[in-house]
Amino acid sequence: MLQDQFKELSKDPLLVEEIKKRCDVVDFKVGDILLKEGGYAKFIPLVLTGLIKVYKEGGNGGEVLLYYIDSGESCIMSATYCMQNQKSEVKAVVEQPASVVLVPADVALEFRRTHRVWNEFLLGLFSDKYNELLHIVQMLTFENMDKRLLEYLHNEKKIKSSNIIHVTHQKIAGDIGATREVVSRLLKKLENEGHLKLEFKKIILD
Amino acid sequence: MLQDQFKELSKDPLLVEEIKKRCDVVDFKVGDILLKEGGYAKFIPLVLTGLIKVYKEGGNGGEVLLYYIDSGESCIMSATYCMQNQKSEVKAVVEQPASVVLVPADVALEFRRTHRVWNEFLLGLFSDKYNELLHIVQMLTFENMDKRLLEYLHNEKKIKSSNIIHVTHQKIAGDIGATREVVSRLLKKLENEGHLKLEFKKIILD
DNA sequence: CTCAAGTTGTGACAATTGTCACAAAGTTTG
DNA sequence: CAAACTTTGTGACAATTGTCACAACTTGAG
Repeated sequence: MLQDQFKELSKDPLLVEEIKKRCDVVDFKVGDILLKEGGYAKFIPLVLTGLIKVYKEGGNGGEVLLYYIDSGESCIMSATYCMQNQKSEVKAVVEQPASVVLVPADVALEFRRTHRVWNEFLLGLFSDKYNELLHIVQMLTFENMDKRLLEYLHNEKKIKSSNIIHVTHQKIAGDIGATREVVSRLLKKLENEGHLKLEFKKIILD
Repeated sequence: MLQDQFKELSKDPLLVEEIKKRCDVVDFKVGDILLKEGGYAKFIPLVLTGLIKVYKEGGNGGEVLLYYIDSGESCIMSATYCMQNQKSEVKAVVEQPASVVLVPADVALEFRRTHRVWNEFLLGLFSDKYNELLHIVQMLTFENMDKRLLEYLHNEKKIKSSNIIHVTHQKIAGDIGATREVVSRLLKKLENEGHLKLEFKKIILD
């Protein structure tokens, strides 16, 4: 299982063995919070199945989606927070029932000394997630809500592998950092323009 | 010089020796471009003195400041781009005359195998810059221009170690991703509120 | 000193997004 | 089915930011 999902790590079979021996696999259900803002990360999660969403919270109660953690991925913020013993700046929420390998902080630190592949893995992860964040900055700075919304929907379509997205306007608003009314209005506009079809708690893309 | 600015690296004196032996030190002048969007990074820059600014460009010609590279720091994007041989997504411009150690891509890769401290250095760098980017996302999503502007000015004050900032409104607008008129107006407002004093090409903070 | 170039100030107006208020439509529970 | 609840649609208006136009001001070169 682990070696199927994490090809980078499986370059070092001994590392995979170590992980299997020393780390627990835990199942989470929708809505579970792996990491909350201000909390301390005690482990690095390696997601075997399911889907996690990572958010940054704003002062007043809003939040923005930063990135997804799909199967075969991990949470880079957990990684730094737990290895540097810093407070978390982000929130990680289970979006689809997930099975996760929890690598404890001290074990993760030890692996950095003992397994080069582990370092490669972390650096690669950082690089990917950094680029994703960069893209978000670009969208926030230069693009309007309608474009952000459309991109969000296409991301959801891709990550859920379905052109029917089950979600409320309120949830979307929370994910892209807008208000519900604006989302409703823009969705209506996009529907009129033929980009999608709206149903109750459901959005159908082409 | 190198060992004074880069404490993390100097934990491994052999690494410092290697760097000195195998990497050039190059001087850059204001306005020089170390890395441009779409280009390939051929080295990782270690900034000894001076100041670099890193930008993300927008489609239409605008840009946003992502972070500074102060002395003792390095450009994490160069690091990933050059080690993964990817095209650059960012632009790095010299803001103050800089003296920089250029670590060629292949040497940087080799160090990852041979010097654990090098990996620690890269991961630490990533972690720092990731958090800075996270903060930018937060500002872009939840804060208005006036707050962004004020924060920008305080960052400039800090990084330039002077409460007098020599800059045009146009330049500020480019850095925070706004238009010149908005910046002028908000600066006027901030002046009226007593947060700063405006002079020609100059802003004086408390 | 004078002029050209660059910089700043500002009014008027457009576009985008947020806020409030409330109606209409769909769903769930009893 | 009826009531309670959630979700969606929408109008009116405010706040923020962008755009255009142009005047006024510094400054530096010659």
